[in-house]
Amino acid sequence: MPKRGNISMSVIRRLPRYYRFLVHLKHKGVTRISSTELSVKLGLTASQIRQDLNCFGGFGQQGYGYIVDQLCDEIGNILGLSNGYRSILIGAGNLGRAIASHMSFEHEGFKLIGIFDSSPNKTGTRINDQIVRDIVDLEEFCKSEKPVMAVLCIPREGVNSIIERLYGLGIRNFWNFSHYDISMKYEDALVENVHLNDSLMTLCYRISNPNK
Amino acid sequence: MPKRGNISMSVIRRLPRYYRFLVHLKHKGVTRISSTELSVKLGLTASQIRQDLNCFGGFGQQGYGYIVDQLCDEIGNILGLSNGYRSILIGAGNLGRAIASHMSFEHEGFKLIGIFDSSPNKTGTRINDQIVRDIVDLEEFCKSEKPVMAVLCIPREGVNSIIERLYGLGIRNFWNFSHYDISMKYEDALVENVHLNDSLMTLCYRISNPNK
DNA sequence: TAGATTGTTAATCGATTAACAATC
DNA sequence: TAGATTGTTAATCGATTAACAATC
Repeated sequence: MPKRGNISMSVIRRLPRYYRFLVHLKHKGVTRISSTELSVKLGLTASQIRQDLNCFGGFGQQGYGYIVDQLCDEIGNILGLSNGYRSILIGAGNLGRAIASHMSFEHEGFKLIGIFDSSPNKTGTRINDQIVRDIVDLEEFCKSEKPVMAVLCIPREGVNSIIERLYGLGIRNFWNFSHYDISMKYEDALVENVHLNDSLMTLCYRISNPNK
Repeated sequence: MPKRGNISMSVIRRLPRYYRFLVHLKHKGVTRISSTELSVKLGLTASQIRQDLNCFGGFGQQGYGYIVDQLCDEIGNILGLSNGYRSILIGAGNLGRAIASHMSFEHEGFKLIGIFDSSPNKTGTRINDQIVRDIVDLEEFCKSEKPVMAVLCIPREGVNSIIERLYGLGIRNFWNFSHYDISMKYEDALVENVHLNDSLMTLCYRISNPNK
């Protein structure tokens, strides 16, 4: 059914927002919604929403709108949220612990199967239902458990060598919280960066330069 | 000196990346760099980099390039990183703790002056050099300490009422980690969202749909 | 001076918005 | 059927890239 041309990043980045809002509507018991209503609630144009959705197929009914439940499922499918990709997390510091708990609870698309750290006062400790493993066991673990995604919550210095090990173990997908741009290193790696510092600096800019 | 037309968000979001990389170069002892060299390292076009920088002024020298040290300072100034905006953080859960430690160490543009939570088993605990305060003391604290930015690390349910209190106390700038879109509520509020779930879902989409 | 690289204008590309025919 | 709202094409807007004159 889906067409999938080459979808632009701008469109892709809006999908989770649509999804979140539709889940919210579903919980509120709303069954039907038009692109115009959606546009008002999300602060977008109705045109853009219809354009976005039609990248993947015609999910609406002319003269009626979209069935919330159905559209929600469709977007969930497009996003691949039921795939439960096996994932590991490297770095059990403050941020790592936060992300780990986050992912274990609302695992949307991913399943956290291992947490690693190099520091002896972290290995062996518990994060929810997981025990933090020693990074020396990474190779053995990956060979048997075959994770496909790695979350990187380690300091900048460590990234380079860890990436090499992970890449060598066949991992090609990364959720990167390190202040380090992996993207360039491997052609076929897929990297989603979360640079908290960049986000904070952007806010700082906007406060400091109240343009408009 | 600076021109500042109305700078587009696309440009603003690239500034921290430039800044990060220039700091890195500075530490490595590099004194001079051309837009072409920069473009190679950052995976952008030289044209875009020059275009971006010239939104703020001509920082380079024709035939020579840019002086790393100077450009770094300029961008730091543009971002307003030395302003040390007084900030508070709401929600001392896993994520809140991570962000709090993060901000205390590398306070780029902001200074964390207070952490709040409503749960009795969190208030009174310590995060680095700060004690977690009871949220009931928010009004008193803000009236005397006058923070200008609030970091929101609380669950979706709590956001609405907290925002109202913070807005009432004169806070207009928010770094929002909640799965909630504040943006719409107050015209003059400045919100920088970090929706980790959205980021993760985007990654999920990209893994599930290996287009190209 | 000759060579290099910027600053800036013009051309291209892509994303958003508007419009409307199709159709439920 | 008439009214509503989609799906889709065309028009507009903005951002990126290319080109080159200015100048160090």
